[in-house]
Amino acid sequence: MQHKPKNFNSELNPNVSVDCVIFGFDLEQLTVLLIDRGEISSAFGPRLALPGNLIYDNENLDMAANRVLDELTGLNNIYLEQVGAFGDPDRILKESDREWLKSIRAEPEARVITVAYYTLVPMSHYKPQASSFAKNADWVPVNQITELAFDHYEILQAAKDKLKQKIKIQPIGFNLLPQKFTLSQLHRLYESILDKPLDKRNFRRKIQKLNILSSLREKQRGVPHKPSLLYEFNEEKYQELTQTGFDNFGF
Amino acid sequence: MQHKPKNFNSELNPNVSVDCVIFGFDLEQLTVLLIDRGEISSAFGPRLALPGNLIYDNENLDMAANRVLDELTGLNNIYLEQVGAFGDPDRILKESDREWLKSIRAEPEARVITVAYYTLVPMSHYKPQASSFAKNADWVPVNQITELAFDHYEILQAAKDKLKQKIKIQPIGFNLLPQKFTLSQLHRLYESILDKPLDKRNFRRKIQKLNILSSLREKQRGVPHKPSLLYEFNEEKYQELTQTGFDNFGF
DNA sequence: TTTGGATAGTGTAAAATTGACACAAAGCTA
DNA sequence: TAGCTTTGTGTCAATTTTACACTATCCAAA
Repeated sequence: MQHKPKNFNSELNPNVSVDCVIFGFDLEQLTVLLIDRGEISSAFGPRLALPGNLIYDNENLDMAANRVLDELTGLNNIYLEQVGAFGDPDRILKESDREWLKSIRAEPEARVITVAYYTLVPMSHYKPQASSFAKNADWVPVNQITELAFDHYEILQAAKDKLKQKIKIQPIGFNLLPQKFTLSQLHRLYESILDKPLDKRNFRRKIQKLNILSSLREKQRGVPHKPSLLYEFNEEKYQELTQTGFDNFGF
Repeated sequence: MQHKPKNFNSELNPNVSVDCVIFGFDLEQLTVLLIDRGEISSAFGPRLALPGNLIYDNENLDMAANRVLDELTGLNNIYLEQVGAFGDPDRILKESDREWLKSIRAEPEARVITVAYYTLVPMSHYKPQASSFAKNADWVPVNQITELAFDHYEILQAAKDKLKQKIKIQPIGFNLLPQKFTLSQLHRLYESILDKPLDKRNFRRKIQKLNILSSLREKQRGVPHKPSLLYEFNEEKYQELTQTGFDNFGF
């Protein structure tokens, strides 16, 4: 649904935008929430783009990123990390891109620097639904993406790299899973983020040894095979772990 | 020496600046090149600041950072990495800061977002010299710094963290050393970046096993103790190593 | 009710890596 | 030449990593 910016009565800054790489995980592969800019824009360039917007003059960058996320999905309190700033003067060179920008009120002649963020959302928390006034958004598996509008493909790659590095250091993957999950789902998540196969038994041993999971006395239901035990991420145990200076998951 | 911006005839962008954390290593500890803003600015805030400047509308961010570095030190072709964008609306809130900004032509009312970079320079390549028109710059050991102008202290911390993470993954430390260096110097460099002691023998073993150093048939001269063998970083061997997918130095 | 299909869950042994630790060698200076 | 300072070196135990295969459990279809 469409949200009005809250508590901002100041001006849009025509020079700085934020773009969000919104990662999800469909229990099989890593996905990204992309905006379809429609037929008009596709004449000269890719239809799909990262959600983003200009920032207001009195909001900080993290707030702006959260606002973009909220406006698109209604979600807040979401794991969010900055990727970096992207600012080639010709990053919005293409005519089709400029036309589209015009339609959302930026001055197409101005040079725009964008600050990219990535966020991790449990995919079940947001099901895109077509709507006349909402932007047309959809989850797309990351390794099916070969091009995006503007410099967004480059931004996506940078975000993937950041995520890959980060997950070696902090167990942020849980932000992409439902609260209750199986070890196999976690396993597939790590494989798709790290983009390499991990031995099943070694993975399970390593995760279990960290002792940051709570095993529930509950099994999967309705699966056509041996049902898996369900687990929860245990925030308290993780805090204990980090207190000891631990910062390497060794993947 | 003072440089004129090269090949830029376009306008300064009043909304976006770059700041550089220029790291050096005095063979004992990690240092940063800071600008002394002088007595006037110190009335209400710290004198010392990171070198930085507004960007031109037609240069990209990396170019702008290189330009700042070049203008201050005359150096180019230097290892450079983006830290991220910093953009709290109140980051230049202090009156003294705004006065100073006015003097370098920014509109003090405008909201400025800064993109921070860190660079690694061999300290021997740049000796600051006081000069009437050059900015007054000096190397300061990082762990003696307790405050900086604007939000520069926060930026410095972020840069240190980035560097710490990066050096666990890539052997970028060599950019801080003279071409010929001893294993003890490399050892101290890693200790000061990682901010923890490393066992001497274990460190040497680990580095040697990587096989990315060329041992020179040359010893230190003029030291009042047993002279050390000198080594060079071997770029080719490092390339071989990374080709195998290696991305973890395990510190 | 039985069978087949699918995934869950488990252990071990060899190899590699890490961590802890102490002393002789080499050059300079006084 | 005696003393100071830093270099350079090896081993052993503990831990971690890697490679690898079969049984258990559930559902569905016959």
